[in-house]
Amino acid sequence: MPASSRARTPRNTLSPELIVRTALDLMEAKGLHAFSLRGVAGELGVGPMALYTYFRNKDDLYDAIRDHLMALVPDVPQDLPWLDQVRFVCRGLRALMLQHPCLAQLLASRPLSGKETARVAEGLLGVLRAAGLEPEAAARTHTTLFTYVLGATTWEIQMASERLDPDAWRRLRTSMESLSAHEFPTVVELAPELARTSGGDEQFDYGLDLLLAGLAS
Amino acid sequence: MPASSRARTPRNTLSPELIVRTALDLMEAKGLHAFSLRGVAGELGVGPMALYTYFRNKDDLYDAIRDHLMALVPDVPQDLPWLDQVRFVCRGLRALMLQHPCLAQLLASRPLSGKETARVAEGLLGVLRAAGLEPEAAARTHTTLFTYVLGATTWEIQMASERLDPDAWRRLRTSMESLSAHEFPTVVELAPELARTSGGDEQFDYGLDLLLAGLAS
DNA sequence: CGCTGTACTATACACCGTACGTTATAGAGC
DNA sequence: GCTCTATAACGTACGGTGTATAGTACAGCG
Repeated sequence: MPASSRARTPRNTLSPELIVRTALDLMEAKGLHAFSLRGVAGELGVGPMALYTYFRNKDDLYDAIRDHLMALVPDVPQDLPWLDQVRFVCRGLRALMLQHPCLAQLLASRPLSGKETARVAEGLLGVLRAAGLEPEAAARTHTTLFTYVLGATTWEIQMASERLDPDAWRRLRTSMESLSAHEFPTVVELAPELARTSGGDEQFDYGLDLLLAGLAS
Repeated sequence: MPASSRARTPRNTLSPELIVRTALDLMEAKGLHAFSLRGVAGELGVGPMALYTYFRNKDDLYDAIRDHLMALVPDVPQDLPWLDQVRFVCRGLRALMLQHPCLAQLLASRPLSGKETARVAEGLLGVLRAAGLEPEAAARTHTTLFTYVLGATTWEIQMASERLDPDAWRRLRTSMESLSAHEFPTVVELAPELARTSGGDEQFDYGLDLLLAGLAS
């Protein structure tokens, strides 16, 4: 035992999977804004640079986390009317985003790539094609549905997290109430409705049903 | 003239408006990811802490920039059928987001507040109420439309910026082409359509028309 | 003239991502 | 058992970040 032998962590403690899991835990525990490579490395008992053996940079790790989460989107059940299949996929994606709020931000800030992401796209596109939509219509509809889910759920998460911070929530309420009822009569009148409809299954389904109704017509 | 007198900037060089305009310029020039208070302060020839006289923190400045941009959303013209009025507002908001890409991220990451934001909401809500929608339906529809515009345009900007970076764009193409045509037949088949429909007026209007068709039915 | 409020400065802290060069070790080949 | 080599993890350092805190010079007013 040479005197210079340090308390070095053994060789293969790390792996992409372990890093992704640890990073995800940290991200969900402290929020994406407070997520850092140094934090992940610390959690793993390792220097920050150790992560660069497995990921080229922070964005690369983000992509891996995104794909890791997309794997949790369930497959489309085959024994449903196609509109219900579409509903199933959209609701499933939303549910996952609500369960892992950071997923919304990851989806909105990085391009789609990765196997699991392709799997989800394949499921929805397959449904649309099987329903008889032409290639272009299928692609357009897929993009429309995806972006609706992304926007609606992003917004929902945003409002929910605002509500959790009592200070921010109170500031928001008072700033709304301070709006002149003369200048913005409808906003003031509908303020309670707007607060109530800024999230929840009903609101999501309302918009989704509008899209599906348009699709069916 | 005491020897200690430094080249101090005169007293009232700063103002909230000037800071917001400078910050906005910087944000659009270098991208939101490279935006920093120090950058703004430097541009203004002032120490970083000078900004704290006018804004409580960085998020507060973000809110001010957002409201500054929302002021550019045009008012609703009164002499149109109401569905066209809705179209006008949604397209106007999208156009502004495309012109100022950072607006999308600001809208998605902070709650709505501010006078100009309220003005835009008032316009759309007024149209919906005037069209005969009940309070709850008006609020739900408003949220649906807003979140669709947010999601669709966020995605559009995301894809466009990806296309501008030739390296990232090539990586995305190759990663798509490397997908097994056996495992993901529809994605591979529709890859060109998906790329083509990931942005543009036609794609946006396609989804918007789906919503409006659902609304009219 | 002196006072006070305030617009701006200076310094400092605790972080961040990551480029670069180094070192210790696991496993391969002898 | 030995050495050799590839590489996993390390340490250091750089240039940045937001912002807390304390200090300073000036405008306006009595």
